[in-house]
Amino acid sequence: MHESLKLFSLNGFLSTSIQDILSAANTSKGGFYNHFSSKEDLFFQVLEEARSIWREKNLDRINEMEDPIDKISKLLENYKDRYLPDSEYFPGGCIFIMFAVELGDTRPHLAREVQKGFTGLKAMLKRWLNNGHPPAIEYNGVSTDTITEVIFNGMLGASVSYSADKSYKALDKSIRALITYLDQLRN
Amino acid sequence: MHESLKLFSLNGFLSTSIQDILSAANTSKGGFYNHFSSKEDLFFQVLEEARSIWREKNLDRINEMEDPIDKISKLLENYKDRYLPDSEYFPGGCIFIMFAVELGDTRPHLAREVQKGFTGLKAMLKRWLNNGHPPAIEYNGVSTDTITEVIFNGMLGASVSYSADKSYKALDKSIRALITYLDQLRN
DNA sequence: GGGCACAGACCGACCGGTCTGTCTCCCTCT
DNA sequence: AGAGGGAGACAGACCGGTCGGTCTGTGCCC
Repeated sequence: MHESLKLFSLNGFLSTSIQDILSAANTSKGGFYNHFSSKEDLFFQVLEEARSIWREKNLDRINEMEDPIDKISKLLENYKDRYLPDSEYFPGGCIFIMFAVELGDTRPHLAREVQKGFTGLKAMLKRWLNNGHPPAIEYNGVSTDTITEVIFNGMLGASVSYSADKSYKALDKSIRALITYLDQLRN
Repeated sequence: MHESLKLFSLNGFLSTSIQDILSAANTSKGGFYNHFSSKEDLFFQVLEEARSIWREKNLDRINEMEDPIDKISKLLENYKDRYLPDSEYFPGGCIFIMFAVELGDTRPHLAREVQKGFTGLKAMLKRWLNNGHPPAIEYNGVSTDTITEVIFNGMLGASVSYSADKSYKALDKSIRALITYLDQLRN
């Protein structure tokens, strides 16, 4: 599982052969197929593990925040400091983006499962924004829908950039810009 | 070439076999290897063709704009109305993102060539912003560096989202949000 | 008639997956 | 306590299919 996470984040699901994983984990096919019924089975289990790690890294101490904007800012900071640079689990960058892009039109039933995570994140952001105290449907004239889109796409884009150039400096700049954007929405 | 563009944008470079392309183009290996020395050779030629299409679609009537912010706004509109929804050339979404993500760590010498396009786009945005009349290094207190990052990553993120869900409505919302962001930077 | 564009058989490598055989535990019976 | 046996974990040969790439043959065009 651990090696699968690493290799999938580096090379993707399709370009990682089972043999690659077996070599990295120093085991053999007999062992593998005792624990997983197929490569797709491994995919779903790895996906669940990756989600668990995502939550652990990104939602850390989020509950301490009360204000929606504080919550999202904290999420962004976790994202850039605790999640993306984590080369232990995801040396190749965010594994969900890798999956979504490479599987999009070739393995629709796998991509759909990944897509659920994205819509879940989007829904969480919007829920946070809408359920503040007091509840609000816009901040400084900008709708929660729009804010959600900007933050969400900003996170995706930053992640793609980071996957490509592995520059923490650029990542930091990108995320800080999003936090600045959020700050402008406070009243 | 045309079929390669389509298939690469749908399935990626690695997951598209030469046989797939030959079938789609109704030809055979003999013909293929008379025109391309290898699959990598095809990659570079397709990449150049894709760049040409990118410029044609996205830079349309950009020169009519004088103000940097107008220029970038126009680029964003072209991006969402003329480039991304173009299912003739890129039915699977932006081919550069597909290449960058899937080739990132497996085929570094190919990914590097793709990366050049990204840095080129970033540099163009920043050049536009810096070389306005009069020249400026910040807009409403936000540095051109930061604006560049936000717009660039916003475009990437919107493209990934669009690849995944193919919703023009969501794409429109994402890009409009970026245009709003730009408008706030006008003095 | 010579050269070029194409068709498609063919090659070794590697893919995901199966299967057989071995080795090691642990439970049970005496 | 010790012997016997069944089940599960693992090693690795093996399978059909497909990959990128080569090579031979054919037919058309200048």
